[in-house]
Amino acid sequence: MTNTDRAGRQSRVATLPPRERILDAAEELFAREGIKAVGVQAIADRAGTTKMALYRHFATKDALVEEWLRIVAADYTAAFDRVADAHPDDPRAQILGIARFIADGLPDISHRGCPFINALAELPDRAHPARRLIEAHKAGQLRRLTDLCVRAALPDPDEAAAEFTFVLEGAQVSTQNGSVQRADERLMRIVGAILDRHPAPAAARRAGSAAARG
Amino acid sequence: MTNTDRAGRQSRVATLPPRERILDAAEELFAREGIKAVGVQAIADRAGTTKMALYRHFATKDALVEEWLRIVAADYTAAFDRVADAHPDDPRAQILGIARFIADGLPDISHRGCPFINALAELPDRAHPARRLIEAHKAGQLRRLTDLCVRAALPDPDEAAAEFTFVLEGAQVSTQNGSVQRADERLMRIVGAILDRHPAPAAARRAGSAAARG
DNA sequence: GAGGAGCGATACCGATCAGTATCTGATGAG
DNA sequence: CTCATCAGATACTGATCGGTATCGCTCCTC
Repeated sequence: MTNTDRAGRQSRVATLPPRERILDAAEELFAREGIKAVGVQAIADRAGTTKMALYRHFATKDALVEEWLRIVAADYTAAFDRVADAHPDDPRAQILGIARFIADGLPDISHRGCPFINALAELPDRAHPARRLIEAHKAGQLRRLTDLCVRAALPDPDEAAAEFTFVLEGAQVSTQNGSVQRADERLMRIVGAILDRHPAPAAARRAGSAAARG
Repeated sequence: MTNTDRAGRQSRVATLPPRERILDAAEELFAREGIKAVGVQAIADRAGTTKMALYRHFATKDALVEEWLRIVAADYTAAFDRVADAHPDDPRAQILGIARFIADGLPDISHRGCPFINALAELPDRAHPARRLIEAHKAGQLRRLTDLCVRAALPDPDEAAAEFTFVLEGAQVSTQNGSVQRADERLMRIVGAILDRHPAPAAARRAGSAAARG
């Protein structure tokens, strides 16, 4: 069987080096079952290796969790960077692009929500490195959104960024618990409506209207 | 030491019957540490009783989890009922009252989020009774919000209810991960802005403007 | 061809988990 | 007074947890 690794290459699982196979297996199992519900033995089994090999690359299970979350966070950041590169001078299109990225992920999420939200539920210790990592990532995302709102000339950028954050997070939660159907379409319409509620000055609007739904 | 049980009575812990003490202890520990992280022995210890007494009242740990979530859901429903009773003929005030209830809970939530969101992260099995309970509760909340949006004469009640749901859930998530400061004030302003964006016809507006921030 | 690092396999450690068995004491109803 | 019921305490089961020790084997390098 073939599958696709994090870099997007097609490859047989068995041909990847053990460390990568372990991270892929951890990604799959942590996301699907939860952190505490998955034992290191199960990760090693799914990676086609052994517990000993796992502990040769990661000092503890916590270290593996942290590395997994670091990769997920980097994936998100990279995706947002790609959106930024696609619309360098159009902050509104970037906001819509970020929303589109989240919306496109919702059907796959189905009943398993955002990995960060789920991980935080299992990491009550505020000093835990993995938790610090998530909090830093979320803070960075909010900063990015706030900056985009400033550049989009929204009258209250902090407020708008908070609203975007709430809506994006809430869409994932509501998809996970199954209460809102077709959350992806709703999310896009809602984000669009929030932007429309704060019309930009004419100068900013000239660039920001067309390239939205890339 | 005294504390307040779920019915709001002041009482010494030791004077409550064991079943109530167990539920109170479970509520506290599950909410603070997570479901999987808390053992039945710890619950029994905190309740001032023993594991055997716990198993006399609950068949399994899962049954205790389910009962705990049932109580939390009932508490939320009761709070929303109280809001409805306070503004029987003012759906907009009810929506703001629900938002106020959530907003007022945010400071207490601090770094531990909504119990339902956290529980879902630890219950990946869609057939799990506790999960069904949460999904039914969330579906009921959305129905209630949709009904309020209809009665508030919002032009697209389904869309507005979805947006309220997203914003309410997102505010809790963002409070948990610490990215948004003063989320309670932001939440109230945002919900107000959503209502203002969809002005009701004059007939509905007459009743719905004053009693908002009860 | 020799040597060393990385790998797979197996067996093990102490701790903790959910759940059970058994015994004793208190309480409350008849 | 008696008896049944519930509560507390202790000890136990079998399974699983994270983490470790030890063994060959393979493969790459010099």
